Amino acid sequence: MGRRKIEITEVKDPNTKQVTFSKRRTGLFKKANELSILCGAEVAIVVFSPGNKPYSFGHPSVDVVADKFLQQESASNVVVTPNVDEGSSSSNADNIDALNQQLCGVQTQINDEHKKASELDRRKKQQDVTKLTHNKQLQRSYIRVQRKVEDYLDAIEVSEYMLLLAKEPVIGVTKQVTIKRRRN
Amino acid sequence: MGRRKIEITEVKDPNTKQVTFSKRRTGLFKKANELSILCGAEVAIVVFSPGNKPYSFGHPSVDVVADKFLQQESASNVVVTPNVDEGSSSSNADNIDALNQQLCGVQTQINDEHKKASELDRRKKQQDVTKLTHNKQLQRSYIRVQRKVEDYLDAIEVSEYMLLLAKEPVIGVTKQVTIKRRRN
DNA sequence: AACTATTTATAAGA
DNA sequence: TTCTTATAAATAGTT
Repeated sequence: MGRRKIEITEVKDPNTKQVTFSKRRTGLFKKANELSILCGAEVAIVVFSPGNKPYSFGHPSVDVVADKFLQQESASNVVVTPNVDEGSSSSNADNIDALNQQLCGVQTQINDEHKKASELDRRKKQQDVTKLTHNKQLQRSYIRVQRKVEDYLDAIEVSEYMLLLAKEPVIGVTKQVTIKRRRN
Repeated sequence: MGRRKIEITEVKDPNTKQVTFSKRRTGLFKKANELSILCGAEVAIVVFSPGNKPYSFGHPSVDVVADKFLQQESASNVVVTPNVDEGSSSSNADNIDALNQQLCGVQTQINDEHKKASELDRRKKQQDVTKLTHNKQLQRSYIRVQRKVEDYLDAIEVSEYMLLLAKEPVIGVTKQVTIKRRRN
């Protein structure tokens, strides 16, 4: 799309590379914006420049889309382990193991968020500034934990449901288990 | 870039919207790939289609880039937003209101899950011993999570309390808060 | 930062 | 859906 066709390979000249990055990043974000408007799609982009500076685009926001995606990711991890049948005894044990691993993850999360919250509050006391921002951060952290917990509770429900299935197998029916999504 | 120039506004026809999304998502990811190669840049994109299906592109991977970004974000957010003044009072109140709503939401959630668990428990009691054992394991896990959540909610309350302290310092009262450790 | 010759993306049609 | 193609849009090299 220029005076010459170029090969898609790393640009060696640092100056040219920076110019190319700037132009193409602008173009990429413009395309992303058009996509989100035309199709009502949610889009998040994060880019680090050659100089390692971060740039981001998000509709409705990077955080919202990223959360939604990462959470789907972790949820799909939970949904795995499709084997529920006559070996139900050991399978159930496996499911419980998986749940316990999830539990450890949640606990770690909660501890981390707790530490963050405490530290934030310490800073707040000595600084007496940017209360609003800190509060929003706290809120974000809190919501993130809440989502994790919801997912975990969902996982428990699914597991219990799988236990029921394992006990009373339905003939000729492939049951589709879907994790509830409480956030759109 | 087609037979006709189009306005950048939401496509109404669902079929056309889906086709447009598919084509433009492909184009967007291609651009992202070229950017990452030409400039050695790290790029992550997450998109949710009109049908809410997730698509992602990442170089070297979505997770790596997202982590890097979110870390930077939380690290830098503490410093950003210089505007904190007399208007903070109502804003803080609003935020705390929001937090309280969130809190109520979680409590409702927990109650709901409690009821569901109880009902499941009733059903299971009529049934099998093995299942009951498994269920108890699940319940134990669940209760452990619930306690962690309660601890976390305590921490939030403490944080809010500290916010109040920061806003209106109470003289002569040093509140010592310890988070209960119920397990390992 | 602009400019513009070209390449590339894509809207509509098949 | 996939392919075709006329046209709009992005951009590589230049000023």
